[in-house]
Amino acid sequence: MPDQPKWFQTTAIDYPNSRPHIGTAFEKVGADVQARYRRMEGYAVFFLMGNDENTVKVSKRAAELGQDTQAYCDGMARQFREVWDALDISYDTFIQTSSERHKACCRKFIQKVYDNGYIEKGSYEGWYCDGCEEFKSDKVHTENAGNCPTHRRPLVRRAEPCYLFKLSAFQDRLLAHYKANPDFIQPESRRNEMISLIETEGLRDVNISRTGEDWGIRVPFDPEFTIYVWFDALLTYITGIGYGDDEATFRRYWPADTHFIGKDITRFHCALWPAMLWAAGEEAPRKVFSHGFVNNNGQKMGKTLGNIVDPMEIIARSNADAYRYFFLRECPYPSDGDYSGQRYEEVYTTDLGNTYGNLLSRVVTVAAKSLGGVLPGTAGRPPEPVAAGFDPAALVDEVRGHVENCRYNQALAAVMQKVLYPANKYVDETKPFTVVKTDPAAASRILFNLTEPLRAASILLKPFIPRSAETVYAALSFAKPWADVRYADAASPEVPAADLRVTAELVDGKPRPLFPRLG
RNA sequence: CGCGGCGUGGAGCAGCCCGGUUAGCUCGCCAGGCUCAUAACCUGGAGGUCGUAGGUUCAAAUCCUACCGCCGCAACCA
Repeated sequence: MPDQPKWFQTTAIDYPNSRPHIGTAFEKVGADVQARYRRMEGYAVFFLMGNDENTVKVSKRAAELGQDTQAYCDGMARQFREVWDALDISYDTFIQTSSERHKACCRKFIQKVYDNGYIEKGSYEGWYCDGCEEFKSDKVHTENAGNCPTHRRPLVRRAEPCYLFKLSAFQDRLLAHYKANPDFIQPESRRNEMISLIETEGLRDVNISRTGEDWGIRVPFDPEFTIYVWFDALLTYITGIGYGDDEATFRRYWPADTHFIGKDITRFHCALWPAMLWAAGEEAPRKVFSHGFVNNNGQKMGKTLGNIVDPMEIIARSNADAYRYFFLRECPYPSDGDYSGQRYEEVYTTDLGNTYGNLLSRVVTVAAKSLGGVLPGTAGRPPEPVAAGFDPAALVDEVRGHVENCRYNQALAAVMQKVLYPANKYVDETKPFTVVKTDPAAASRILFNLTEPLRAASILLKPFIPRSAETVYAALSFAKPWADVRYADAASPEVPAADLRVTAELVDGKPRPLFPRLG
């Protein structure tokens, strides 16, 4: 496919100073839906994730544990990938910023920015704490009466040489870029925030170097210094697709189609990052999507509160699809959402168990037990709609729009409300289980009509709950291979060449419950 | 005057950008039905001054203004 459109997306790369939690996972799950959707729609997708390791915090954490920093990072990367794999996150590559390749490519980029005149030597002065070994903001200084809040010691004024990236030089260009590209920052509220930030506060040059650190990437033109973590972390997005040593791949995928990030790091991605790229003569990414946060029982999650939830605990209780469904259905991706065990069970039972899974059971069981697993008289004919006035093409357009704009909760709501609820209602109205006793042909038609919402819903749900959707699709002898289905296939019914058959594995004449009740 | 978000029946949300049918959905509650299915499913019902006060309009949950209340960020914690 020479003209196949490409789709390059990334998530933020995580600090491996603690294990992933349901907040970090929220981002990956949302990004994964997009990646899976784009693959379905025929894009050549490249989905990049990774860990952000070149930071003092990581080396400190490793030291605390008495481990070699690199070994610690590798171990954490393994743990992160275990969680992402358990959630069926379909990333194509996972970058560790401590890898030699990343470092080498990173240096090339920085050298280029330096050669282009956007990095210059300067001096950074601020309030320094010897205990924390870091600078504190003026605000911390004034609010704590000149002391370090953690060490209760006076902060000292300290100046040190550094390298500054001339971010201020790009202020006007950034503003013009935001205005010329309304979709560059999503959702819109974040865009307004960034515009107002630049218009009111403006952008200052940023210190992109650190001294006295062993761990990290050396500044190529002055090895006394290491590169400040943000400047190196963002570069993952291009080193991960070949910047620096694989020009062809890089040119194929860059610019990124979407960077998925948390709302807290919007400014790094929307201001610093495009400016860095421009400084090196590259294009800005096409879109930055800032998602919301997940609370735990209405409370903010944090180490200090000790209320962090590990995704693996939830998966162990249910499964990856249920996990994905809950967060995507309950937490509006652009805004904040809330997790609670009770709500999780509620959503699981209602939508997945009672509505989707149970509909399959209702249809397949009757077909298997009373019609021998075949729906006679269905070859060569299209199913009839189960609800009057239902427009499948319009629904597909609606869901597609929601997915492309990351309104996942609304996409899922639409599938439930417009396809699956009406289908269950149709079963009650038409009573195929009664009809089958006197008029098997009529019952066959009713059941056949019901296979269509199952098929359509499964296609639309494929990016969200890939395993379950496949199980449902595979329960009936639909002609089109699962790997080939696209959203457009949900817009019009499939006409079977031969009578539709039940292909699900049956136990006692019934399919195994897709989403058994949580014990 | 730092920035931003939110306030819709008991709980959680959608609708608001592009004003216009009886304000929609899930859960919960009450009553009934059904029995194919995962104690499931369907129907009906109670319950809402759409934060408050003004304004624009033939018409406002929806647009404008002011105010009240809650929350987040800014300050390592995604």
